[in-house]
Amino acid sequence: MTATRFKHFISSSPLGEALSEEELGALDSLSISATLYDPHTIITRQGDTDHRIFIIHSGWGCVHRDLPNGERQIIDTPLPSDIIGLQAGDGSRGNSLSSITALSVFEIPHHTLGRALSYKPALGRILSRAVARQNAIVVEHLVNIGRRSALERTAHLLLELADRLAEFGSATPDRYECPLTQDELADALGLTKIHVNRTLRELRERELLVFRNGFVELLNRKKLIGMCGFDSQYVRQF
Amino acid sequence: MTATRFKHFISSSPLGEALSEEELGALDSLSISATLYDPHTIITRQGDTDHRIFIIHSGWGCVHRDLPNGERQIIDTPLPSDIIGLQAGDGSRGNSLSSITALSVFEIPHHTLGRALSYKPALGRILSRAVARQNAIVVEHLVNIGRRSALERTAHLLLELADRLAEFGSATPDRYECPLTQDELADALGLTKIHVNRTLRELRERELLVFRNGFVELLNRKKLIGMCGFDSQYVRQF
DNA sequence: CGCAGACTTGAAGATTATCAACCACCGTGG
DNA sequence: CCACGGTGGTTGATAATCTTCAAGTCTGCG
Repeated sequence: MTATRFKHFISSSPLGEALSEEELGALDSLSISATLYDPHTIITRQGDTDHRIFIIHSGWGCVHRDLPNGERQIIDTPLPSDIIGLQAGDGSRGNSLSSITALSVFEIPHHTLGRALSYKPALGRILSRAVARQNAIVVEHLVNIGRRSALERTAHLLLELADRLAEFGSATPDRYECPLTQDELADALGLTKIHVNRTLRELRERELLVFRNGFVELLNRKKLIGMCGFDSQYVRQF
Repeated sequence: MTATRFKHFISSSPLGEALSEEELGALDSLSISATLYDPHTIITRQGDTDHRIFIIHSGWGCVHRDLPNGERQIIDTPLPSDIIGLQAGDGSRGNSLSSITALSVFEIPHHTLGRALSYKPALGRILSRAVARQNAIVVEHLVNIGRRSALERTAHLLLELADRLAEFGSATPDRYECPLTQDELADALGLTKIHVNRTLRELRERELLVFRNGFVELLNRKKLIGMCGFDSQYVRQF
């Protein structure tokens, strides 16, 4: 039964810490389904309307926007326990959701959520916290792209991902698996893949971090943090 | 009585269109206060905690972030009928809120909102729509900075502001008052004020728009929209 | 083996930033 | 009334950052 799996997942994730047994029980009424997507498949396309919310179970997602001129901007890479799809009031989606790795998600129809919410308001608090957090992440991303150099930007993003993964237990303090290609990194950072490549080389040469073979190693957390002014607070606010 | 003024304001704004008389009545219980801030004053400082939400009545606000290196990024310039402060789950604020012009706002303590919400759930829908909209605006801003040239970026922002003001009736289709300095524009766009100056000159020379003496005139909406791929949908989703 | 995708490097060009002036406007105080 | 300082805007010259174009490597895989 997928509701059981879902409850188990929630209660063992950062989201669940604030929920009582009783509130967890309310999740039974949600008509949740679990889906596994292949790597690099589109889940919802920008412009479509979609009335589901998604909770990442495992894998890396990708919320992005394709521009008329062929460029694209990655808004966020949702990770396990992240919630997507609460943003849109009316179901219309301005950006696409896709998978980067194989992606296992829980899907909840919007309307069933409304019902559960009305008789267990604590769930609402959890959800608005979750929205607040995703929001803060996007704002941070905006600041990052707007006012930091390529080097700082890259460092900041890789530090953020480390913290977000660690939150869920998928990263040791200074090493984690990162499936992003340099091309995807570029689209997240507002740079060219070529420049990302050079930036990563510089970070390596300065012995700050190494990103190779799908793994990021933070060699000097302190210097990295100092360099880009990373403040992890926004990651933790569940 | 300020609650009366508030209700009047809401019902005549885009926010109020979806509210019944009865729901409007629920606003009475909110212990709203109205405040007028001088131009260029800080209302809440980043890092502080603050448990109010703000609804802009008149004037231009400014949500921004100061970086350790002295730079700053403007996240958004809230305009009349925009709601700020719902983002943070726990009251902590990652960014500052300040006024650009003289700014008249309604302030509502967070906790009184919770009460009103629990017995008039329709208000919740309005609020989450509002959050969704502010969110969409920030995402758009992210895309703008991440993947558009200085010229496109500037055009996009000025088009957005035109639409947001028009939504509230403060802009004719192709002309509006804009109190932003070139310096502030730069901090919003992730550029230097000097480059903003040159970009505005180019927009002027190409006869696309003129920004002078505190007024923006859109000379060729069609070309502007085509150039930067502006799609106003996200502005309208109340 | 050969191909495709991701990564790497060099050289050249475009965009944007920095530095340094200078102008125009406006409110203030003498 | 005028001198003054401060803020915002404008311009030119130069430099840094980032992009583009072009090519080449490495790896995994049918």
